Amino acid sequence: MEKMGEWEQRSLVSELTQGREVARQLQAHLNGASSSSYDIETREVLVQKIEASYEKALSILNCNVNTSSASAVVPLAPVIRMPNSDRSFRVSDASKKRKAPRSTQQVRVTPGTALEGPLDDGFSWRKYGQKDILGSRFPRGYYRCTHRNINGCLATKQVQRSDDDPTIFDITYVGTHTCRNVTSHLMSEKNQEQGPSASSMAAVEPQSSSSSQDLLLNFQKGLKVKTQDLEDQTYASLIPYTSSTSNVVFSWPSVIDNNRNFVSPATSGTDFGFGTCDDQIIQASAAASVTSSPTVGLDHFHQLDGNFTFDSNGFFRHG
DNA sequence: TCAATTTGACCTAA
DNA sequence: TTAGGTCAAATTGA
Repeated sequence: MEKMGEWEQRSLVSELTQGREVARQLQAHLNGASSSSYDIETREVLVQKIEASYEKALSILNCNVNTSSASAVVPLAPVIRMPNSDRSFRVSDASKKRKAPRSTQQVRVTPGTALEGPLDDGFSWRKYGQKDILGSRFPRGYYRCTHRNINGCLATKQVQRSDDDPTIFDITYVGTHTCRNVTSHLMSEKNQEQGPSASSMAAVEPQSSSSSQDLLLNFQKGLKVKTQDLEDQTYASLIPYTSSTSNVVFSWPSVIDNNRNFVSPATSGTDFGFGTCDDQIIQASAAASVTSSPTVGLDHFHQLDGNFTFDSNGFFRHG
């Protein structure tokens, strides 16, 4: 919290204050000792309000501190922060070496339901390195665009698990894809030829009328979705806001473009227009289950039955 | 056989 | 000098 932005700080105080007020109301209700159905209902509402306040506060803290305590609670809404609003992550250390446009996504995965297949954000990535980072418990994985040699695409990304909260991955995109159209075209062809591929992001070819909710449901069912261009989207419009109720089924950080394509931020990824969005950080959550690959990237999502663990590198492992 | 991943060595900016 | 980033040979898996 040491570098928490003023806005976040105010929001945090506001949420906590609100929670305290509601708690007092609840206390007053309890002191009333009435047990009519109306009062019970009211108490439940108050409890939900308190929970919501806490969770919002934790979301804010999560974004700024990544405390392990906060990690136990899945943030209910994606938090979008603009550049320079806070400490970023250690990836900021890397920025001193590169001038290419970069943006960071902070992605949380939480075990719960099953997903199948690797995350696919519309681009194919190849891992070219892994490095232990000073002060980090987990190594950082380095990925570059598969079409680097063919199209000279210089886009790269770095994936690192958060120390404080192993369910959070910091994904930093560096540079922009110059192979966008080619890739999308290839993907489209591939999907048409093979149908849903195990190597593609779990998602469904978006129905023209599908809502984000539908997509989320489809996602949860392990269906496949083809991702395509997400060019020129803004984060605000890309991030589906998740409900602040405890019934959120899915909140995997994702983007949904105008075509309602579902995109997930891990291994392969649409560039989200990152070239114009330096250091923007998005934190989203997966209340529903998610898995990650045994590598630094979330390359392969495996069906989870809840018995997964983290391997020595801090990645999910089944068993 | 080919493509992807791993990993130790090397390069380079701070 | 050091740590982050990249290279490339070896390894692995489909």
